[in-house]
This record gives sequence, C-alpha cells and structure tokens, in this order.
Amino acid sequence: MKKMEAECCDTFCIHEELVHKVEGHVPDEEVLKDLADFFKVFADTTRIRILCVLFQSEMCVCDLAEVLGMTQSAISHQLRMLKQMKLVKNRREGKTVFYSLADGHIQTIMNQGMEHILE
Amino acid sequence: MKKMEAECCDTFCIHEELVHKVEGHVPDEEVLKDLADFFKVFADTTRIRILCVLFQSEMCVCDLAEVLGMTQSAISHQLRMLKQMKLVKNRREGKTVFYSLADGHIQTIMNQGMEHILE
DNA sequence: TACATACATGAATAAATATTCATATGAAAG
DNA sequence: CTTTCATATGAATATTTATTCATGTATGTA
Repeated sequence: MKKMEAECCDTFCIHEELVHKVEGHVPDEEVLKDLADFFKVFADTTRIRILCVLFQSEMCVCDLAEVLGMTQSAISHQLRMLKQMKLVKNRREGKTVFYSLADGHIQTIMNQGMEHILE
Repeated sequence: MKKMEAECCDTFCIHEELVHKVEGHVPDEEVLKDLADFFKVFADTTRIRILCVLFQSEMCVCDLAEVLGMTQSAISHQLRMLKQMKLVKNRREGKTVFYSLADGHIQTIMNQGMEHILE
C-alpha cells in the first residue's frame, strides 16, 4: 500500500536502525494534509495582513479592502478561505458583513513565527 | 507611496473610526514577507514529513528518501529550503550528510497546528 | 417593485512552487 | 588519479494558488 520507490541509492546506503527507529512516527496522510493546509493560511502576506487588522478590530469587507489597498473581490476570496479554515467568523448587520477572529491561539502562533524570524 | 486603489465601494461604506483604529498596526512589508516565508515551510506535506522524521532522529538524505518513499533529488531540494530557513542543520561524516533539527520551538509550532486542526 | 449597495463567487489569467531529469560536486577507496 | 557513491543543483515541467474580471445574490431603500 505504501509507495516504495526510493531506488535512489542502488547499492543501498540505508542506515537500517535509524530507518526502523522513525517508522510509524509520521502522521498519516489525512492529518498531514490538514496540518499543511492550516499553515498555508499563514503562508501568504495578504492573509497575514487581514489577520493583523482583525487583531485590532472586527471589520467589514470594504474596510479591509480600503485599509490594505486591495480590491473587494481579492479580500472576499481570502476571507472565504480564512472562514473555511475556521480562523475568522462573521456576523451580518444589514448590508454589511463584519469579520472577526474565530480563534484565540492564532495570535500565539503568529507570535511564535515572529520570534523565529527575529532570530 | 502606498497603493491606494480600493475604488470598490464607490459611495464609500468605510467605517472611518475602525479604519483609523487599525492604521499602523500592520507590520511592514519586509516583516510580512519573512513571516509568510517562515510559515510556508510548514505548508507542504513533504516538508512536514521530513520534520516529523527528524524529530525522532538525525538522518541522511538517502534514509529520508527511503522512509518517505520519494526520490533523493526531491528530498535534497526540500532540505536546502529547510536549511535556508534555519530549521535544519547538517554535519558531514565521510560521504554521508546527516540532517537534524536546528531549532527547538519548531515542535511547539507544529503542536499548536495540531491542536487547532483537532478542534 | 425597482434600484442601489455590500458582499460572494465561478472562470480565466498570472504567478509561485514542487518534482523530475540530467548532470555536477566532493569525499573516499582502490 | 580514476572510479564510485552520496548528495547538490540548474532547468524544464507539472501543479497549485492568488488575483482579476464579470456577474450573481442578499439586504435595505425610494
């Protein structure tokens, strides 16, 4: 069932005991996908900027577009993704839709990213 | 100097006080780029798998290729990126190059991602 | 009801990224 | 010094993803 390709080193240089040691310690494909998708959210400056703004205040789509100097459509597409990933929620007030953060430890994760890039 | 496009809502729906409130709270472009690049590392299942393996043990390129069922080249390219981002380091032992984690709080960040995706 | 407004969305385009393939490098062995 | 092996890397290709453009939907208002 597992893909067994690795015909890279024909006369194997494999360190058996190391390889054995790590087997079963890699999460299964579905979890890996979910993890990667989660971190993808933070892998784009537009989404990071949206989150930074929402740290300060809830805000409607048009305000975000104004603040970030981007089109309403671009912002809306990204907000959809952020919502699917459960990082933001929204409430409607008449014609306006206000977005806000859905999860407390978003800021924690961003802060740790900050720590790392500042050595 | 700032891009001022946002002609999205012609008769502005802008909430002045909210927009004013968040101004100056978005990190500047360079920091945003670095942050996004940092999280990009975790945004790919191959790199996550490499990191998961290295949590368990240092390992050479060929071992990693074997364990993950991928070509040596693909692994090597990803290791280069991981090294550029200072997430792994390596040491040479004869013909073999062993890779290992370079930073303690990598696991912390991964764990928080895990927490999130498990609701 | 008809219209305007704020937002959402599908499809097309543009840009970024992962993997492959061919080849290069660097260390050890003969 | 030549060969072999483990790894590195440039360029091409394949795939993913962000933004734009055109249009659709929902809500409030004349």
